[in-house]
Amino acid sequence: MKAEEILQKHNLVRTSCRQSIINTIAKSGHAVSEDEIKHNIEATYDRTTFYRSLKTLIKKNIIHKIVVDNQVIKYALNDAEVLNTKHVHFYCNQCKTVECLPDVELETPLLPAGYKETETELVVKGLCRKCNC
Amino acid sequence: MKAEEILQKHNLVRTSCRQSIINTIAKSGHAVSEDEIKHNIEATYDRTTFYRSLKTLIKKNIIHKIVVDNQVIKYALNDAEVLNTKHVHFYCNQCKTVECLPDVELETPLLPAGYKETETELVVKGLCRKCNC
DNA sequence: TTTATTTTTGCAACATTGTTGCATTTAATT
DNA sequence: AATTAAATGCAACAATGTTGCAAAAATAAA
Repeated sequence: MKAEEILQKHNLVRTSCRQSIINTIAKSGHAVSEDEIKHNIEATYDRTTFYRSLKTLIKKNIIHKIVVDNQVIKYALNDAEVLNTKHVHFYCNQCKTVECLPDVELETPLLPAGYKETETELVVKGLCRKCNC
Repeated sequence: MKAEEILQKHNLVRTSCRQSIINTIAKSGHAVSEDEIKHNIEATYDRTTFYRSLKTLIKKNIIHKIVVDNQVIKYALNDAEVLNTKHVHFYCNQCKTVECLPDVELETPLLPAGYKETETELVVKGLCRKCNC
């Protein structure tokens, strides 16, 4: 889905900043840091605008935040198909990238009595295909 | 295991700040924010000392950081028994707490060819026992 | 297309969060 | 108790994130 369509679907004004953020994350195929997004965008936006855009996209459940390696915060796209369902991320301990693994099946573990599950996010850590050679 | 023992095991000087942080997280039984830790500690430490303590504990794999609700960063204890193995967290959408669910069994999904798994962290989101009434 | 309305932008100023160097203090070692 | 090694607190700084408000841009209406 194109960035424009995603924004339209969530009743958001299609600004270039929001579109650039979405496109950058989508293009990379994995979770990206704030700096990676900024460097990938040709235009420069005011810090305020940039943060407000991220916040809006998060609030509308278009992207989400994760902490990688106990240090860096990265942003990943909530793929519409995956959103609100089971979700698998792979974090490579060597090259420090986070990828989505949509083809991987995830079984929800049996929860203790009284708990009700709505979403599941799994992070598997290890070595990615590139680094495991 | 007592805070002192944990520190000793990792060859860290047993300072009161480090012990207080570990004890606060351990006592709560779930992931806690920076503020929750500070409020729970009787003594007040300089911001520098506090951050340096957190950093040290993270570097030594005694605690780790997670992002909750796309906004708050919380710290959780790496229970020695669970460390480096499969790991389940439950995040309650209502009361916003994160609990460890050590009794829950987790099956690692089948990864695509080339990937090698070392650790797995699963976050299940939904309603906890208290809020699901 | 032009006008009116709503939302976003950029700036400035501020608040919060996190870091570094260095002298002093505390903990561990002998 | 004396020596050594590490942690503390302070000050100063750097990075990250927020708010109010006037100007600009995007959408809706005429």
